[in-house]
Formats: sequence, structure tokens, C-alpha cells
Amino acid sequence: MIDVGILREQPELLAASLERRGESLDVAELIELDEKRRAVRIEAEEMRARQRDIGKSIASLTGDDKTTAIEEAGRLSARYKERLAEADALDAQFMERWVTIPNLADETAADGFDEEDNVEITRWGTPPAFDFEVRDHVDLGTALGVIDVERATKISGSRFGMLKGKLALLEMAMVRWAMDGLADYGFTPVLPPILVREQALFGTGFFPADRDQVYSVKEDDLYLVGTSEVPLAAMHGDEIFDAADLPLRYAGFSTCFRVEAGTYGKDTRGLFRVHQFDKVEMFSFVHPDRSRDEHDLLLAREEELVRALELPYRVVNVAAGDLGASAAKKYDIEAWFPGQERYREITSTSNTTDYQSRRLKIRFKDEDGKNRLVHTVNGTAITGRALICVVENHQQADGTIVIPEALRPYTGFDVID
RNA sequence: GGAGAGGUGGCCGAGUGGCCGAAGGCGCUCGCCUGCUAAGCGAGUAGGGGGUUACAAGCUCCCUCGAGGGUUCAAAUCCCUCCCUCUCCGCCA
Repeated sequence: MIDVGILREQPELLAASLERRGESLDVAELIELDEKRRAVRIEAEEMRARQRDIGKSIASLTGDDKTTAIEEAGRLSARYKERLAEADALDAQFMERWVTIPNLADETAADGFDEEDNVEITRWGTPPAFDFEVRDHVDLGTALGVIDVERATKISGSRFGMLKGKLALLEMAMVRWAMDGLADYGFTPVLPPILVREQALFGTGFFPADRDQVYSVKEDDLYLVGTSEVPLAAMHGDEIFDAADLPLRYAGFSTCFRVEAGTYGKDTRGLFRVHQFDKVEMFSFVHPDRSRDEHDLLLAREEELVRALELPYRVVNVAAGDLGASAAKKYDIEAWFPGQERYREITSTSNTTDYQSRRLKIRFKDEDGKNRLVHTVNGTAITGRALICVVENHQQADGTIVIPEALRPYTGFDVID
């Protein structure tokens, strides 16, 4: 959610941002609605003030004076309730629309509306040149007995996979490796709840926009998170930090669940896009002046990890029109997938500025003792997708997989064979 | 799942219909005092939304005592629903 002050004082800024995002919205109409709801609220509050004023005198009055005062207060009370209900209805009407407005796009976010418009800003490594027939992770893993999509489908349906043997161990090694590295950088490791309340998803901006991507658990009115960003952000809801507490950095690990609605027929092979995967996520709460730097910092952490895995990649500045609702700016790392012969997203880091903190009420006391909203920044460290990228890039002629040097202390083996 | 207790300001903790957004204590901030990293004295110290204004300060109005409803001229105080925490029992990785 963005600042309502933007609507009142810089509506042209809002309109410009919406246009860059490819969203059409009648800003003038919103302004009118905002003015109306405030006018009605002022009216209501004036009535209430008078009613309370009279109410206070009642205790000390007697006889007719008292009767008259009670009657007058009663009238005002009734009218106040009507007006208040009106004001509340207008507020609800306004907020219903306001919460759907995406964050203001950062001026340095790339122009454009879809993936095609993403701007490459870095490229590292070169796609491996294999002198044998390249196989994708499904063929490799199945042959080695470490990936079993068929049986996963048997028990759960499409878009599920199963890791076994050394590949299962490799994933756990990667998770621990990433966690250790981030802990060294001052990120606090967290294993958060991954069943959360609606409020947590609303507060992080996934609701209402992406409701159809989220699994729900009817029994308890809870939802399965698609990323630990949700609990990591929401855990500090309604809190006020000291300026000295910032930046506050977490590395969360969780299994993630995504409906993948609207992706029928897309990336259907193997473990590339599945309903369930594991992820280590970085999440920072920072001073508003520092969020750009923090965004760069998280990107740097991501690049370090991907390089250590010896995966060729490029970094793209995601087009404004392709940003999620909460992001002002986003960088994706796209790594080379030999099985697909192209670069595909394996990490994503977003500066969500105050979009989430405003909804979640996460603030800090600044130098002047005033409460201000923090900025939040998130970024992927490691996911199951990085795992299959490793498998494909480090395949050998004999179908075995060589473990990247950096992970060997964690796996205890050098090769999956 | 069953039984009980409870949710008040940064923390502890009073407060069963009006003068309570809230005693007192602790903590914190500022000032004073004090020759010794202490004690004492005074003042201040919740959040949110409006109005005024320079998106300042100040002033002012409304809301908030777990959340949401209700009763009443008036609710932290009475009623209802929900949420959460704690203790005990049951079940369980």
C-alpha cells in the first residue's frame, strides 16, 4: 500500500507510475472519493464532540435540565452513528481500491511491460560447451535414480517431484551452505511458520492481487506461504524499532507452495516449476534512505552464491510493468539451463520500499524521535531450481554430476553417480 | 479435543458506568542538584486518523485499554462473538 499523501499532493506521480506499470486507473475519481470520505468523517466527528461535551455535563445536572440534556445528547448520538457509518462505508470503498494499487515504480526500474523488456545489466561466465549430448535434469536425475517425477506424480499429481539419494543430500547441503554464508554476513537464520493468517499475506502485498496463487487450509483459515518472505516480514508487524536496530537481516528457510495458476502448459517438465519447493530467502528491514543500497547488497549476495555454484548467469533489471504489486524495483538472476539452452530465473530480489511496512505497520524511531516506516527488501538465496541448474551445468559425459567445489565440505562427496 | 485462568501504555501493575487515554512503580529523555560510574529533586514520556499550517512546531477534534459487535446520553468497566497467552488433562511428530 502506498502513502495516501501521494494521491493528495502528487497525483501526477501516481498516474505516471501506474502508466509505467501498464495499469489504467482513474486517479481523479479516487481523489474525489478521498475528499468525500474525509468531509463526511469531519462532520461525524463534530457531532460526536458536541455529544460528548453535553454528556460530560449530565452527571452534574438535575431535573429538567438533565432530561433536556439527555435528550439532546441522544439525538446527537443517533445522528453521529449514521454519519459514522457513512464515513466507514466510504472508507471501505476507498481502501478496497487503494490496496490494489501497486507500489510506485522506481525511476531506475527498466521501462516496458513484460519479460522481453527486462534489461540485462550483468553477465558472468559462459554456457558450458559439452562435447556430448546434453541432457536435462529429468533425464540425468532419473538415470541416476535421484529424481523420481513419475512416482511423485503418482502420489500428488502433476507439478510435483521427488529427490532421492545424493541429490536429496545435495539440496540439504546447499541450504546449509547458504545459511552459513548468510549468517556470516549478519543474517539471522530463521525457520518460520509457513502456515499463516490472511493478514500476513495481505500485509506483504500478496493479497488481494495474487490470491489465486496461494493454497488455503480451510480447517484453520490459514494459508500455505509461497515464500518465507511472508512470515519474515509479518513477524515484525506492529513493531517500532530503534534506529540502532536497523538494518535487521534474516535468512529464512522454508518449503514454499504455489498454485501456479495460469501457467498451464508452461514449464511442465521436471522440477523447474512445481507446486512445492524449498527456498532460503533473505529479508531485510532497513532505514528508508538505505533500501537502494540494501537492494544492491542482496543482489551481491545472490551473485556470490550463484558464482560459487559455478553457474553462468546474467542479471536483469525487471521492467516496471512486470513487477509484483509490492516491488518498486526488482533484479532477477537468470542462470543458464543447458537442458533448455537458455537463461532462466533462479533468484529474484525486490526493493518493496514502504509498501509492506505501511500495511504491516513496521516502523522505527528516527533521530528526531518520530516514528517512520522502515523499508523492506527481499531476495532469493537458494532454491530447488538452483539445484537442478547445478545438475544440468555440472553433468559429465557419463551422466554423472560433479559437485561444485564450494559445496563439497557440506556434501561429503564429489560426484553424484 | 476437555477443564480453568487471563489479555490495560516500553515493562510491571491499579482500575466493576461519568471528572480515566488511564493511579502507582520501573525504564527512558531533558533540566537542576551533588566532589567521587551512586543517591536526590523537577518536568516530560503510547499509537492511529482528521482540521489548521510550510507534508514544521504548536493548537485542536475523533478513535484505540486483545479484535469485532451490542446496551447506554455516557463503557477499560455491562452483554455477545472471535482471537491469543498461560496452567492441567488427553492426543501426538
